[in-house]
Amino acid sequence: MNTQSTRADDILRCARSLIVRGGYNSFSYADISKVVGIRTASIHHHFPGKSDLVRVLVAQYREEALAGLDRLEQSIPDPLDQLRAYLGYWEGCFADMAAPFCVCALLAGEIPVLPEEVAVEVRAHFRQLADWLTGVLERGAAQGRLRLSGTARADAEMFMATTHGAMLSARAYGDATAFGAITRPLLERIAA
Amino acid sequence: MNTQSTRADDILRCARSLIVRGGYNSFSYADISKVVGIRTASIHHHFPGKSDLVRVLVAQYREEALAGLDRLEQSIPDPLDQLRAYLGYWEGCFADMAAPFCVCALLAGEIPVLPEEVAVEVRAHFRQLADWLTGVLERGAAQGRLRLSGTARADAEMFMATTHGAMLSARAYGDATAFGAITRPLLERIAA
DNA sequence: CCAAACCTACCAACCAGTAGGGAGGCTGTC
DNA sequence: GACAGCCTCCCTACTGGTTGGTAGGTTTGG
Repeated sequence: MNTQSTRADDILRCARSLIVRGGYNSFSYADISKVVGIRTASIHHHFPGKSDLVRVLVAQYREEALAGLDRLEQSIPDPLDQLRAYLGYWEGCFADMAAPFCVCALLAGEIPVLPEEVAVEVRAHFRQLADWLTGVLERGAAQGRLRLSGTARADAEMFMATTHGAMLSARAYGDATAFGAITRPLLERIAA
Repeated sequence: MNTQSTRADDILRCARSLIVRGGYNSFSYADISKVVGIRTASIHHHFPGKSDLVRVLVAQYREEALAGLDRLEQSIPDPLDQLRAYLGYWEGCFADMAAPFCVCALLAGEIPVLPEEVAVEVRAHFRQLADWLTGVLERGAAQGRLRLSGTARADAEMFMATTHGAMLSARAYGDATAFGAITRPLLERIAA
């Protein structure tokens, strides 16, 4: 583990909080410069180009997400509770106003104008999350804890889509509680 | 009906096709200029500022959507078929590669960086669509054609969220058929 | 003649990115 | 232990291109 070079991490953290507000084209090196306290030219030293910065940012986000899901899976035995915890995590993000949006869900909408290398990472996140959800649903169904309406894969894709759509609705309504209001029935419906 | 001034309409149509690709900050007056064949300065004559242009664009989109939903409601008697037709419309958009995304769904993600006047229109679209869906679900439930799992409003919000999320997934996967694959089970589940 | 529509010619601000240099730390060699 | 060389990090200064927007004049059609 390298705990050094907080600078690159500062830049990444700052860029993430900026990108979460409005996507790839909504922030500039100057914005990062102001917050982190570094010149724009120095950012290029850490990340040659903007596409590199965002690619690393998304890759790191993906790693964190995977680690979080794994941790969640190991600390919570019941599949239904796992889904509950997953949605609860996001509900907490909206409540805190911390980072009330999935980086990849936001970037997915902008894919046609995204650098290919970034789009690849976004795509990978969608697959990764859908895979995880599919696994949870399969196990839940096998244990008789969850009642699927189609294949585990199909239900997982729908679960993910509803979650992402609920984020959009929460933003559109300007109501942080909307996310929970939309996703909670999702759990009730799927519970056996 | 004013059929005059195709120029302002040209600009709006062009801006819409551009905004659908990557949102508010992904296009410029120069982009419109190249396509429409007009100087950037002339665009300001029709729309004083970019926020005006996009506000009118979204307002017009909203009108068209409302008209489309009304037309759909009058030509198709069965509520389930109405939902099917609504999803079918978007499935067609993805297949044609015409405008494979809801303008407002895309802009909703960017709300924190959107001019307030635009955000208001986006919010209004979400309410409008949710209202329409709520009406359809209510009627479907009353006729015994649809089986709701919560209130009509709650189911409508979830239906809308899933639809928007399916658009994101289709983009992320780079697979136009994904939208249909995700939303089709939505209908089967709700059918009585 | 008037007004809408469109033009050329600007503008200041901003964009990502480059060139080149200086400060400080680490390492190898005598 | 001293010194040279190098590497990382960050700086100032600058570039060419783009951004949304303005001023003011010209064309065009009723």
